Amino acid sequence: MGRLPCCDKLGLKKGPWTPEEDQKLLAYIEEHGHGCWRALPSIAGLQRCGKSCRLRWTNYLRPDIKRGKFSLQEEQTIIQLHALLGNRWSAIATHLPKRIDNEIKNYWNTHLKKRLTKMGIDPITHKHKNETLLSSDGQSKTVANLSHMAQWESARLEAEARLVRESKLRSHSIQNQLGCSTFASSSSASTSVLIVNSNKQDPSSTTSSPRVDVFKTWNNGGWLKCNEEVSNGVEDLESPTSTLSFSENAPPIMAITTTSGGGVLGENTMPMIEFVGCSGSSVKEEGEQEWKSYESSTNLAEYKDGIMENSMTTFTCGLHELTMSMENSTLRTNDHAIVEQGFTSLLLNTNSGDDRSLSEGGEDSNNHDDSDNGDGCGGGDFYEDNKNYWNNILNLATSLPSDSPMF
DNA sequence: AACCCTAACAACCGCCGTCTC
DNA sequence: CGAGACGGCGGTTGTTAGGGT
Repeated sequence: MGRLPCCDKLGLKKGPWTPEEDQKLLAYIEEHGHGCWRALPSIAGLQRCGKSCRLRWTNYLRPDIKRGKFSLQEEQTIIQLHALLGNRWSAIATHLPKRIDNEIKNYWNTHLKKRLTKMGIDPITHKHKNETLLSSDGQSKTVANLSHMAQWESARLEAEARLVRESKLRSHSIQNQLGCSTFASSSSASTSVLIVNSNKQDPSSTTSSPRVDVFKTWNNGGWLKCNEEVSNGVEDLESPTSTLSFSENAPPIMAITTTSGGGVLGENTMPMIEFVGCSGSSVKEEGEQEWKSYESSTNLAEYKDGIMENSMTTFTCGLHELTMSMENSTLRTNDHAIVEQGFTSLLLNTNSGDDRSLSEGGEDSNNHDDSDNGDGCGGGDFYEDNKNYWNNILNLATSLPSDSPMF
């Protein structure tokens, strides 16, 4: 492409904004809205380029921006999400209410990055320095698995962002589709082993939404462990990364199957995770008095040697469908669904194990039912490594007081 | 008091995807 | 359909304040 920088135009001011300029910009936007940023400066009487005005507005002047020190919980969220998403600041910012990507980015670069480095944690890989020297099978699997997780989460976030935009335009048609009852089922010829009906009631919630979470299950011990939990009647699979909420009227169903007679992961078995979701379920958008619906989802995952190798997830709502598939470790996705709620929007509301470290740090914690999420399931080293990895990061980040010499 | 260093943060730059004409 | 405009995004730089010498 190579366009000339807009501020190269003669006479346009650069550098810090003065209070007078802020006032002009604010006054103009309050009265007219921003509309076309390019035309705004001249109309508003500012010697700035439109882009500069836009940045000033979006990063600083917008009234819905929360400024000031980041809370411990916000820090933890940033660290955790960065471990999962990398430098995708806008994606991270979607999980921190009223925080903007630029601020998070700056905070990461000036505070968190250095803090992790001082603690011996690589801020890029989020692993202990000496841990990176290890190359045992378990470690490799952990890395591979986290990489898969990141790919999924990454793609899903991108899809979500687009879906939100799209669904805004279609909210009326969505409402008309409430109660749709198409039921997606797997075409797999695998033998169904387990089916769980996840309908746990949440007394604190007005919608009493049960939760089934694919990624938590994954993160918290792998599919096989999920299988065990399910078989033991554990119905509430919560997640620090993604959560699906379903109405109590239409409980989701998760079926876990194996393709070849069952057995233990890594021993020539290919467990299939079939998440058939719920039929005609509805999701309520937090903060909006509007109900959306989606029909069902199907998730097939092939797990090999503890690593998800091939999988497909399909979410449908009305006429729209989102499919994400993992084929030979390559993530593919179409993008036609409407799931305005978004799974990760509930991220911070889950009572995950992450809160454990918070409460240990003496902070206020809303940790209600951190019932180990399957600790008693006796997963192998791989699963324990995976879980301990996250706990280690968060515990390290919070165990030291902010006034510690380490900082 | 002057200088230097560093931390913190605002702002800019350039790339990219999407939209519009 | 293509070119340009627009806006989002992530990386980087510039500015300022505060502390140490």
